[in-house]
Amino acid sequence: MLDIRFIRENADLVKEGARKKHIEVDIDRLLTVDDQRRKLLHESENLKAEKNAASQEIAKLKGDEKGQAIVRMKGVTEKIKDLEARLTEVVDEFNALMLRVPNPPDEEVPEGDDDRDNVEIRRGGILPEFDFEPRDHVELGELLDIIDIPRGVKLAGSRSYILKSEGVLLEYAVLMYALETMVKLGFTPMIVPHLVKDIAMIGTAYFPGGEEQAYTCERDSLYLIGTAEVPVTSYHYDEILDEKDLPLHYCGISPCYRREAGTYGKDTKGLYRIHQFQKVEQVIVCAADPKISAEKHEFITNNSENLVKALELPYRVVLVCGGDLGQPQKRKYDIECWMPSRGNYGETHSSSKFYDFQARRLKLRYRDSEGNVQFCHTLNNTFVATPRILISILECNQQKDGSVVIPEALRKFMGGIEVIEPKK
RNA sequence: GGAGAGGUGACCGAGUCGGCUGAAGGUGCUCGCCUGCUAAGCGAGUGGCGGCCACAAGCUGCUCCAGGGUUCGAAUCCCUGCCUCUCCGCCA
Repeated sequence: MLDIRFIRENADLVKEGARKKHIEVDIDRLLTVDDQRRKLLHESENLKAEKNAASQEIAKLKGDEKGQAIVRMKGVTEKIKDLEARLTEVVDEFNALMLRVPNPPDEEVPEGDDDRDNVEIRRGGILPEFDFEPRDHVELGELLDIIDIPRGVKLAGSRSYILKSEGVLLEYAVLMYALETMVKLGFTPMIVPHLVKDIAMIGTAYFPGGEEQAYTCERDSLYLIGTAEVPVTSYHYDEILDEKDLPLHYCGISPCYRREAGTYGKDTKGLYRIHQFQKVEQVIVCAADPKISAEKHEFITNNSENLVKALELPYRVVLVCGGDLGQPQKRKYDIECWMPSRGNYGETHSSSKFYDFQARRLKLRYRDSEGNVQFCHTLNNTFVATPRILISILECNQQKDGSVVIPEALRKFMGGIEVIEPKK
């Protein structure tokens, strides 16, 4: 969410930002509603002030005088009720519009419609070369008996899967390696609720707009998280932190659930786009300083880049274009790892900078050195998401017989296993 | 799930036969004084959100879990919901 004052004073900039993001929002309507809102607010507040003053007086009056005053105030109370009803309507519309206004992206964010217009910034690692016909991860998974998609689908429908044997060990090795590294980097690991209230979904800006993407437990009005970003960023919901405690470095580990509505026919094969996965997520809460935000953004991006390097995966970093940017981000980098079966890099990480966009919704503030209350800045980035990253690991490290060599860094988390051998 | 108790400011904690309580008192915190050091002591200050406005001063509204209601007027009365605690039952 943006500051309404900022919107009032920079309407053109906000409109331009929405245009660049290809998000439709009626800023003029918002400004009109804002005017009405303030006008009604003013009127009703004046009446309330009158009412409050009169109430004080009445307490001191006696007899007839008192009776008359009470009758007089009845009328005022009615008027206030009337105004309040109108105000509520206007405020509802105002709030709904406010939640839709996108965060204007950084100037350097390239123009573009979708992920094809993202701009590559740098590459790392060496693409694997095979002197045999490489298998995709689905074939490898079957051969090694570590991935069972048909039975996953049988039990839970499309985009479901089962990991078994070394597949499970590999997934947990990835997670454990990630967790250990996060702690070394000074992040506080957190296990958070996977079911959250709407305040967390709205606060992190998944709602409104992303309702279709989330699984709902309607009976309890709870939502399954699509990422630990949601509960971790919401951790200090409605709190005022002390500037000296910032920046905060948290990392959440959690399963992630996504309905993948509207993606029918897209990435249907294998473990790329699935309903449930696990993730270690970096979250930073820092002071409201664009410079610090920018530094932290590079920091969390580098962290993930280093992880990918440690896993010996070829990757590239792209700067996400306007059209591929979500409502809340100022700027986003994706890290994409090489996936031989796709003949391309596939997104494995998403590194976002928000400024105070989420913090405003989350009432996440801090007291600065001068004693002023300010909204924090927030950032987050995938540290590792699995099993998607397993696609790269399996496919890039396969050998002619279908066996897969485990990256050095993961072995100690898999009981020393160096190679996963075919079972049949 | 059954039976009770309760939700007040950063924290603890008064305040319910409605008005003078945005809220006593204490702690914490800030500033000043005092002080071989520390501790203690003395004085003053100390919520959040919003409107008018320059995000100043000032004026003003809201805020005692949330949402409704009664009333000229509610932290105080009524209803609903949420949460916490205790006992019992069940159970990973």
